[in-house]
Amino acid sequence: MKMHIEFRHLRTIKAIHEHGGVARAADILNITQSALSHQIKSLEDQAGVELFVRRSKPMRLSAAGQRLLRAAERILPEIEALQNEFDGLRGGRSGRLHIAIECHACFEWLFPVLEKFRKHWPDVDVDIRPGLAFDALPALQKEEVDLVISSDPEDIPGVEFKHLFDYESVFVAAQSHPLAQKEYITAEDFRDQTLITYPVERTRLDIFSQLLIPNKIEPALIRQVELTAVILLLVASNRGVSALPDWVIREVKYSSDYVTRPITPKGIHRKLFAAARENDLKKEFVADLIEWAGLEAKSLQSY
Amino acid sequence: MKMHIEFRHLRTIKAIHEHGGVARAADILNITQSALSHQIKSLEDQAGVELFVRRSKPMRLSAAGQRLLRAAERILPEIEALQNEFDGLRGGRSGRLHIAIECHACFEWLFPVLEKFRKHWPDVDVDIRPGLAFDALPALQKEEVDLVISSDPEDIPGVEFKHLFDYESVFVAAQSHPLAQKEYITAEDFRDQTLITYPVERTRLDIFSQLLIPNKIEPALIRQVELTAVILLLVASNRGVSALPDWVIREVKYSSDYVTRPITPKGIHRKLFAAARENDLKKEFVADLIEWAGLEAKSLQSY
DNA sequence: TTAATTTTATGAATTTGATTAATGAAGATC
DNA sequence: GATCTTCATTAATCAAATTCATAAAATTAA
Repeated sequence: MKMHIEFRHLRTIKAIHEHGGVARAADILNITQSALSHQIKSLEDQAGVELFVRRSKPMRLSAAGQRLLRAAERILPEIEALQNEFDGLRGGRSGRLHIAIECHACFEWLFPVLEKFRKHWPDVDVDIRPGLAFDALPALQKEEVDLVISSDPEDIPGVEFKHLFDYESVFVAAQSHPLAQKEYITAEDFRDQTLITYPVERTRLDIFSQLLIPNKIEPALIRQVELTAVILLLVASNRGVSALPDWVIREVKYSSDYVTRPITPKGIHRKLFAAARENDLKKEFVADLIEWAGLEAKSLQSY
Repeated sequence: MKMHIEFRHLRTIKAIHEHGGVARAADILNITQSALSHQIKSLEDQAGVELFVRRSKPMRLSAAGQRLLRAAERILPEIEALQNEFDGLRGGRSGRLHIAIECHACFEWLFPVLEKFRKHWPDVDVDIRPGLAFDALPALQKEEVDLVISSDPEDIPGVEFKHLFDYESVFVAAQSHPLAQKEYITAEDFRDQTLITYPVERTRLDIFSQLLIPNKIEPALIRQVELTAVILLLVASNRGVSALPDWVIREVKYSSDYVTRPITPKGIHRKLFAAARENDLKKEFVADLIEWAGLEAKSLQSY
C-alpha cells in the first residue's frame, strides 16, 4: 500500500497545527470540519501511523505528524513561489530572456544594456549564452533561447528580425604602422599582416566573411584574443592589426596611438538585428531590451 | 483565476521531459495518453501560458515549462524522501526518539549508549533534551518527547515505567577531608560543608530529596557546577564535598585522592526508570535503547 | 508522392474520490 | 451535572481526473 500525499494534505497539517484544532483550520481553509477529518483519516490509514494525539481535546501533532509538518513547511513555500512566478508571467512582469549573441564584440554594448534591464525588470531571468557552440536560430525556435543578436537575417516562420542599428567594420593599426599611410585598406593589404581577431569561427567575423574569404586572401598570421582591450593593446604595440566594429573603436578614434581606416574605399557597412519569436515580441520587456540595445549602440558610435 | 498545481502535474511535466513526449510519459506513469493531454491543457489554461512548444512533434518544454520543470525537480525529491521516511516508520526502521533526562548525571552513561544506538538505527532521529525547563511526563503524553529517564515512577495512563537499574548515591570528599574519617555520612555532617552539585533544582538531586530536605538541613554553601569532571576536581582540591551516583564515582573509587562513603548507615539506594508510551514500547528500537541503557550503567557500576 | 506510423487533441461517458450535511460520541468548561 | 467544544462517522452529493473512441497533425517509410 502506497502513501499518496497531496498539497492539500500539507496545507491541512499546517493549518491544524497553526490554528490549534481541526475546527479552526477548517474555517481558515474554507472547508468543512468533516472534510478535514476525512482527509486526516485517509492520510493516517495510508501512512499506517497516527498523525495526531487525540488524548486531549484540541488535538496535537504526534511525532510522525511533526515530521510531516516540517516537510510541509519546506515544500509549501516552494509552490507558492512558483505560483507567484506564474502570476507574474501572465502579467508580463516576469519571464525569461536568454540571449544568444553571434557577434563577439557585442558584449561591449550589451553589458550596459543588461545592467539597465535588470534594474527595470528584476523578475525577468536574463542571461547571455555565448552562441559559440550551437546554431542560435534553431535554438530560438525550440525556445532554448529567447533572443538572438545576429547580422544575417533569415526567413524563418514564427521568428522576426528587428533592425537594431548600422555599423561599420573598421581597420585599426598603430600610428607607426606602414598601412597607416593609406587612405583605405584593401584585401591585398592583409596578405603579409598579423591579424588579431576574437576566438570565433571565421565566418562569424566580418573581415573574413565580407572581405578576405570573397577575395581568397589569407593573412600571414592570425592571432586570437578574447578581450577587446587586449586586442587594442597588441595593436598599439605593433604586434598586429585588427578590424573592429565602430562602436568598439570609439575609445581609440581620437587617440594618437592608433589610426583607423575604412576597409575598401566604401567601407564595410553592416546591420545588426535582434531575432525573437513573434509571440515574445508582444512582451513589453522584450521590446524594451531591443529598444535600449539600439540606443546604447548608437550612443557608443556617436563619439 | 488561480493556478492549481498538484504533485501529479509536476510528475507529468518531469516524465514528459525525461521520456520525450506525452505518449511515452503516459506509459511510464501507467496512465492514458489522453489523461496527460487533458492534464496539460488544464494546466496551461490555468497558467495562461503555453508549457510546451508544439511546432515539432515529440513536443518539447517551452520557457515557462522549463521553469516548471525546475520546480518539479526541487519539489519531487522532497516528498519522495518523505514517503520513504514514512515507509521506514511503518516498518519500524525509522522514527523519533527524543529523550528527556531528569537526572543530570545520566549523561555519563547515556552518551555511550546513544553512540551505539545511532550506529544500529541510523534512520531514527535521536536527541537528548535536557529536561530542565519543563515537566517531562506531561511532555511524554503530548508526544513532545518519547522517553523520559526518571527516578520517580508515577501512575499515568498510557505511560509505562521500565526499571533500568539500581544505584546508590554516594558521598565523595578529598582523602584529607575531616569527614573522610567517618564510616558513614549523616545529614548533620553537611551543615557546615560546601556542597557541590549539578545546576538543577534541589528536588531533582537525591542528596536533597532523600536526605537534606526531610532532615531540614541546609549546607553552609552550595556551589553549582555543570561538568562531573569539574566537580571531582573541586572535591579533590578540598573546595567542597559532593554526593554522586555510584556509576559516576567508579573512576575515583580506587584513587587515593578521594574517599567515598555511604550516606546514612544503610546508604541512599534508588532505582532508575525509563518511561515511554505503551505504544512506543512495542517498537524494537525503543526496546533496544532501554536494554542497552541498563547494560551500560551496570557495566559502569561493576568496576 | 502516397501510405503507414507515430504523436497529440478532443468530446462524451465513466469512475474516482473529495466534500458536505446531519448526527453522534467524547472531552472540556462552567 | 449541564452545556459547549471538538472530533468521528455515515450516506449522499458533487467535482474533477481519467478513460474510451476517434480525429487531426506530423513524421517516417515505401
